[in-house]
Amino acid sequence: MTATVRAIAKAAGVSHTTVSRVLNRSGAVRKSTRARVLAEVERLDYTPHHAARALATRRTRTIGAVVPSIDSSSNAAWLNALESTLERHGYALIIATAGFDQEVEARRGLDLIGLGAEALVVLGLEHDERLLRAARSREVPIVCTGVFEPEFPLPTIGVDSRSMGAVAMHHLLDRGHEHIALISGPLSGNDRARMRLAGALEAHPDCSKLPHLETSLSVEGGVRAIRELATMMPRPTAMLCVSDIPAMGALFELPRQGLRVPDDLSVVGLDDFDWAPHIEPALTAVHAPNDELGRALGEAVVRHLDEGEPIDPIEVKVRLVERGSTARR
Amino acid sequence: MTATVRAIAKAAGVSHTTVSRVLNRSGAVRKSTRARVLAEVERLDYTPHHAARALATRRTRTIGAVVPSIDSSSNAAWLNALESTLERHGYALIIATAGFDQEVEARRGLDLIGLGAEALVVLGLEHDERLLRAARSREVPIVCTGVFEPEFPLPTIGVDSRSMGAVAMHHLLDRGHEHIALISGPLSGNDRARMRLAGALEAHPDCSKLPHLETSLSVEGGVRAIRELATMMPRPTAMLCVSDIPAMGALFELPRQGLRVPDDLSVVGLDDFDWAPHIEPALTAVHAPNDELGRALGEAVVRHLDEGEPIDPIEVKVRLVERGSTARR
DNA sequence: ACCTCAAATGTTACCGGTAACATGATTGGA
DNA sequence: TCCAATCATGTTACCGGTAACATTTGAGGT
Repeated sequence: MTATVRAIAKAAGVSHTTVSRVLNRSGAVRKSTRARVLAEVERLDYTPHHAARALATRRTRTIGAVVPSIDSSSNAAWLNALESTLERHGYALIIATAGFDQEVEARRGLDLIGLGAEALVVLGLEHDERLLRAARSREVPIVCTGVFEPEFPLPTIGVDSRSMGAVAMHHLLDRGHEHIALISGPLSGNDRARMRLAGALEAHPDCSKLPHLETSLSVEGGVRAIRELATMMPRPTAMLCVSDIPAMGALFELPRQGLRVPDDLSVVGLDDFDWAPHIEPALTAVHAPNDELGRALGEAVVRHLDEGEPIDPIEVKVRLVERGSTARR
Repeated sequence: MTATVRAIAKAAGVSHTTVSRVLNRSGAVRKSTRARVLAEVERLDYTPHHAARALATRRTRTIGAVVPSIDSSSNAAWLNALESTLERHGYALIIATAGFDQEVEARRGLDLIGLGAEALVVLGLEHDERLLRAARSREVPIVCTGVFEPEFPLPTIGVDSRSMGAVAMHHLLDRGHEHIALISGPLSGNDRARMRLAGALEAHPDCSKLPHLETSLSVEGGVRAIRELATMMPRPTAMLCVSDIPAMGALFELPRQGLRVPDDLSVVGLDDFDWAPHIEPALTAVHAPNDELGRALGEAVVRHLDEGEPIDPIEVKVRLVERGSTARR
């Protein structure tokens, strides 16, 4: 049996409203009364009942996020930063996972709204209409991340996936490469991956004939992609990995296939995870600042909920970090 | 203005209790009434108000987890599995991060209890007494993971950290190594790391003189450790990395220091992340099945909450996966 | 047709907070 | 010293569900 405001009130010889006032610093309370109440709060080990408060105030101070999975380096990184940021402002984060299935995403998003999420963070631009409608009608703002599209009807806070691809491609073109292989994880249900790829392709003057290998979003996927690439004739002189994860597999497998990086093949990745400077050779990559992203996301949502500021699109800027895995052709 | 049971009731010409009965399949409702109510639910786009329900039933169907950070491969993996498992049973997961500070962990744990978490998952055995007391008095079960200690007063569900270390050490001893360096991340505030290390040391017949390098829990930490190790005289013939993460850095840096793996130095890791089979040379590692762990955690908690079963300790078994990074001395 | 009993539905209170409003206690100025 | 204004506190209702209990309805048996 946990204590309630009324129990505290009786113990302190005041009304339950006074207890509420003390706890919320709302309204004036005499110092001595305040002290008496706080003493009872302490003594009875009182904690406010969140659901009751939520019911009365119609505020849950809870934010929801729907992601394909938690255990992907990039999601985990910004989720982590998002959680700390929200916590600093007294909000909690509820994470739901949905794989790459839009149907499931919608269901989980609706679950979160039902749980009382005051805002929803989702990945990418494509979402089930049912989810969008429900969020709109319940006035739950939705923020799209992993993308930056200022003209999109929903606010987007993230890196411009297209430009990530383009920056990497320009780097390779600058180094004199033309025959460039593209490696990506599954594109279906993942518009971020598609946009990264499209950005890269569009940056190439003659993109139609570039080979594209779609593999799994894993180190093993990178390994498999290289085994396939090694048989290509003529062999590309460079490869652009739409994610760092297969890039890691690629860097592992290339020497085994007798291909030296960057002499035989330049490799560039997107994401720039923490191991990129340390792998052999160090990976040239487009850096996506996930920490900054998580913070920006959190700040924007909190500013909106606490101060009514609109949620404006924010571009989290990427930059190319040139390292040893790319060279002039 | 979102719909309520009473609004549905009025629209369907029944009492709000009947609506509640329809939605919860509790009590008998005539088929035609049921259909009428469901039609209105659909038409008015009704969603139950979670806080109201939680207040009335005193159930939130929410589980809390306090972890040092989300973006560490091992946590992200089991959190992911835990979330899916809970979701299948209609529970939500709220994650709070606390770094390696017990004080912060307690605060965040209390936050989660205040939010109505019906159970708490925490890492390791050492926790603030205030948190434990609060959980006990509110009858919120606490499950410790990342460890397995059947005699511990709280249920532990996880791998036996000591045995992870021991398994790795025995492997090296079996291969004829004696002079074995140990590399770990920070031990302070992290009893899992300490137990892994202790397990390894205890398995060595002459553990007092083994060199131990404490570095950061990062790929870079592994790199730095190797730079230090390379200057040791006499050089160890093997190293045991208490986490795969610095092991990755080690495998990158060793060739740069002119040391071949496994010819000059055998390397064994703990965790066995997905890249371990693909790195060069493939890393021998003690596999910690994080997916299985997350599932076991979820199932145990749900069984307890839904069916009143006690939460018993569960050992998630590890196994050594021998690959190319270790050899006979 | 009438009675019985179960099924179907309604009434009312309650979960634990907050908010609007009412009222009683102080205090300062005339 | 008295009144008005302000401070301090209490009363009551409400948020949106669920649960216990009361009541009505209908089907089956005689």
